[in-house]
Amino acid sequence: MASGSEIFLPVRDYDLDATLASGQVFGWERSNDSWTGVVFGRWVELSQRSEGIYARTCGEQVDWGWLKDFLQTEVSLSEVLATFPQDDQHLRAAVRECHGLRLLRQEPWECLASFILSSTKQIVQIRQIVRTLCESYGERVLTQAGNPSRFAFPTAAQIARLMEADLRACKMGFRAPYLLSTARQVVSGEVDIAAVAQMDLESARAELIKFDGVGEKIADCVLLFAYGFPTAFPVDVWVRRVLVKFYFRGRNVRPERMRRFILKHFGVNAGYAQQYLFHHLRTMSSKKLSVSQGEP
DNA sequence: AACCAGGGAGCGT
DNA sequence: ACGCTCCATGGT
Repeated sequence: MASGSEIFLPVRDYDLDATLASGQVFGWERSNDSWTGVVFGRWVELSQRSEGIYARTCGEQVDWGWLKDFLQTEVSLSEVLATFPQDDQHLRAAVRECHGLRLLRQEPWECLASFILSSTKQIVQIRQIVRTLCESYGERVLTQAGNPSRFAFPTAAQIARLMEADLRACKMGFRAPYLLSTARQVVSGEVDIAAVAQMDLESARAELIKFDGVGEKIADCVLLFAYGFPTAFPVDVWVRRVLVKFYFRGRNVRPERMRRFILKHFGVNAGYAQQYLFHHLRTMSSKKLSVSQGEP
């Protein structure tokens, strides 16, 4: 209904499909040649262009900083890739396979809540749970005429006043009490998620792990995808498997040694490297995986 | 430190 | 159809 606004964001090396489907975000829908989602409470439609990204939203937009920040369009991907270890054939193959994969900058609460829901769930199922949660308890946002209705991710306050059974109805199973407890910790101020942005990496990680249902892996996802800590490196079962196989000759490695290796080997943009490895693993067939063995 | 906590996709039979 | 395994894990 509302008058729309549009903008063209010029950016090189940006693969919108790969980025929005890479398991960083779970609330984006692809339709025909565009993606629709909700960023900071605003409905947005994004389309890939050869020289950048075309965006449409509702209402008058004078300042598109919120969208540029979310998409991280000001990041020079070539400068990031230049910091990767040049002698690592596995990482180079992962980058080659998916040039233009980017890291987004999400809102901390949505990211934290989404990854609490991600534990031992496949990405398609996480997407389904998040959609149900938004439709059930999130605010409806203004959309342009002709588009299906969309809902914002529920705020911590909106979730905090629910019952566990309300959340279980969204098919999140044993994660329901974790999400509820975390929402209440945020609302009560027991943990200050705004303050985390000002902390150093180790303090920030320790702060996030205070939440019920948040361990190192989920904390690292939030540190990387929402707070933008460039060396945060989430290690899930797949990434662990490939790290052990490629860099430790299949030997069992203790988590502490693994972390030291990651920092030393992948460098200042280790988080970006992780995203390329993760995407490479997900898109590559099991056949290719078994073939691509060897030393880094 | 093994085991448990939804539920569904994906696979082989 | 049906059973089985696994899943961007953390808590006990």
